[in-house]
Amino acid sequence: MVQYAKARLDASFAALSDATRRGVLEQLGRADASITDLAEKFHMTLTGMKKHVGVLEQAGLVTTEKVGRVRTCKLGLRGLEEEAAWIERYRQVWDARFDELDKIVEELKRKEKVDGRKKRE
Amino acid sequence: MVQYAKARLDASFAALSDATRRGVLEQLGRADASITDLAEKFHMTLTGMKKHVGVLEQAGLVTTEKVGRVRTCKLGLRGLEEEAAWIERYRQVWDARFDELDKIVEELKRKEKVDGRKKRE
DNA sequence: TACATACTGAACCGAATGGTTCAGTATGCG
DNA sequence: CGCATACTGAACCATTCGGTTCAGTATGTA
Repeated sequence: MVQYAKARLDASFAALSDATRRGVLEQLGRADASITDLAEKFHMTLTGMKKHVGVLEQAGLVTTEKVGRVRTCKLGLRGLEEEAAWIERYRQVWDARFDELDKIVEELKRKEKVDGRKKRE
Repeated sequence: MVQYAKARLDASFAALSDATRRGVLEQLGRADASITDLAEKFHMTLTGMKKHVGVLEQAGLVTTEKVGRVRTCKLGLRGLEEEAAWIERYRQVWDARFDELDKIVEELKRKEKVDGRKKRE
C-alpha cells in the first residue's frame, strides 16, 4: 500500500523526536549494548529503556537479539535513507521557494537601480 | 543553553512525524495558503488545522501572518539544515558500522578458503 | 446595518507517550 | 541447590496529541 511508506516515516521521525532515543542510536553506532548498559548510560529503569528500544526496533532502526539472559541491541538493517530523501526533497522545495523570493527582490532592486549583491548564501 | 539545539531537534522531528503536517509543508512549498485552504485540503476542522500549523510554527518550519480576517501560512525561514545534518552524521556512522561487519565477513570468508585449502592439502 | 466569512479559544475526548513500581521468569554461577 | 543478574509484563500515572464541538470575536461586504 502507499500508506506503508507514510506510516514508516511517521514511526521513524517519531522515534527521532526523543533525545534519549537519538542518544541510543549514537551509542549503538559506537558499540552494541545490552538493555542494562543503555539504561545505566541514560539514567533510567530497565523497563523504561526497554520501551525506548522497542520504539526504535518498531521503526526498524534497531535490531535486538537475546542470548541467554542478555538482549543485545545493535543498529538496524535500515539506515535513514527514506528520511534523508524526504528532507532532501523538502530542502529543494524550500530553496526554490526562497530563490523565487530572491528573484523578486532582485527585480525590485534592479528597478530601483540599486546594485544589489546576493543576500542569501 | 546547550539544551536549545536538542529541544529544536525534538520539536522538528516531532513536527515531521505526522503525515498531515508533512503534507502541509509540501503544500506550502507549492503556494502560501490560509488556514481555511489547508483545513479543506486535509479534510479537517479549522481548529484542528490551526493546531497543526501551530506545531509547525513552533518548530520554526512555518511562519504565519494575519491580514484582515485571513491568516496566511508560508514556509518558515528555517530549512531543515540541522535535521539533515543529524541524519547525515548518523548515516555515516551507520555505513561505517556495516563496513566493519563486511570486513569481518570478508575475513571469515578468507579464513574459510584458507582452511579449505589446508584441508585439501 | 445585517449577514457571511475567517479565525480563535476553551473545553472535552480517547489514545499514545514517557516514565515509574512491582511482581514475576529465565539464566548463569559458585 | 541457592542466590544474583537480566530481562519482561502488567498496572499505574501525568502529560501530550490529534481531533472534535461550541461559543465567541473581528472583518469584509451588500
